[in-house]
Amino acid sequence: MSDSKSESNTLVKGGSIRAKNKQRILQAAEQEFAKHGYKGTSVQAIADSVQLPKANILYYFKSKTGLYKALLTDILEMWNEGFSADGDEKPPSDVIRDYIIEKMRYSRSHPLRSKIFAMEIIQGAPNIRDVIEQPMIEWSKHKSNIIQEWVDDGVIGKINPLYLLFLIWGSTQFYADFDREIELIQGRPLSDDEYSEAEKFTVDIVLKGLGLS
Amino acid sequence: MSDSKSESNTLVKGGSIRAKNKQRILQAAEQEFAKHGYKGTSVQAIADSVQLPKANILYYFKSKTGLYKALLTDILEMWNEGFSADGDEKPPSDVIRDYIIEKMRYSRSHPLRSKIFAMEIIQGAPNIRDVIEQPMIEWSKHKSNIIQEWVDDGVIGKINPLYLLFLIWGSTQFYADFDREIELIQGRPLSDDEYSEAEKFTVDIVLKGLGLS
DNA sequence: GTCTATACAGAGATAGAC
DNA sequence: GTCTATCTCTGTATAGAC
Repeated sequence: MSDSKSESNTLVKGGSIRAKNKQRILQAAEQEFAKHGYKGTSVQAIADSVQLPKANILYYFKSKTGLYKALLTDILEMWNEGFSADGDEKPPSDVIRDYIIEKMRYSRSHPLRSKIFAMEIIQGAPNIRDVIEQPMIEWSKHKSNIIQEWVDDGVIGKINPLYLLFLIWGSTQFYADFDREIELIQGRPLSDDEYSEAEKFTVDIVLKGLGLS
Repeated sequence: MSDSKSESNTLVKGGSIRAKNKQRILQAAEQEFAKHGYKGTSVQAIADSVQLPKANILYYFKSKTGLYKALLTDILEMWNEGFSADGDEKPPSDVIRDYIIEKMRYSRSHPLRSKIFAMEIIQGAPNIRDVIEQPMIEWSKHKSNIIQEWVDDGVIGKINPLYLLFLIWGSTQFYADFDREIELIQGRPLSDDEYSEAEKFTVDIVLKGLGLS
């Protein structure tokens, strides 16, 4: 309408067209960035996908980098949310099982986000080092401390907690990041049942490998 | 001995400036493509790196895509070379151990190649699907057949060979592709000793997880 | 065979009409 | 607040001088 002036940068809520558009843009950006990488994605392609003018997107997010950072911040938040449940009272085997399953489910439900994150890390996190550096360090320290306690208590053998984390991360993220390779090899994507089997297999190997089952 | 070279995708005219330049270009391309992805890498950047005119590179390799494909073909050949030794006589535990160690060593010595390959797969292999499709299918079929025999013979439990391969691939490639993440978390890269520990850890978990040790 | 100069397409970003 | 038109830069690729 003709409100000549409005609160420009206060928090945006439900009804506004702006908020809805931003959500749609982020969703389209997720697809494009995952398919073509940061540099390989053009703002125009995202604009076409959501059928909005290119300038509109740049107006909302200031720049292509701004959009990309916003997306990666979203991804990182969901990431940390998802895996923040710490083994309070649960026995180690349950904590590890739940963690692996959680990561596998995330790979299943959000492969694009995993891919974007993976490519960013592979390239040395040139765009978002400042955003992810601290959270990632703290969070991995936290997790490895928990594992270290198990080692100190003699519940599991003398291992370096980091290598266990790396094994879990690598083997679970594989299902998201390399799903195309799996599809290529199998001739088709994994079914839900097969995916459950893969979950179970990964849990079994790790637990048995640690002497926990 | 002398200059008999095992160059793959070009006919070699011994000792020519052209051949040497092509090698230098491929090496520089490896660095650039790993750092910025396919689209994010400019021919100019590669030219600057090897201190040759941009047109020279395009003359040698026809196009940017031509250079990229040449590089990926090289990578794929080394990949298959490296892991083609099939232990028909060796016991399963040795085969698996050797395989994991081989993959870990490859991640250690050729992280850039692993990264380029990873990014290409993550994006759905848009550039080289025709090059990698058949070899990858055949080779993984071959490997999983070997594992399936162990299952049939009762040497290891009833598992889907593919999931074992995925676990090994994911957990070993992690050390190459995400070395920056490891460096971030640790504050420094893994030392040779730490890397050996990681190798040993991964082998132990997998073998014990399979009931082979 | 090698490199300089340039053509041409497409990128991100912005000014200004609506 | 939104979008059309445009500016400028950088990319790939090539034509033609050496």
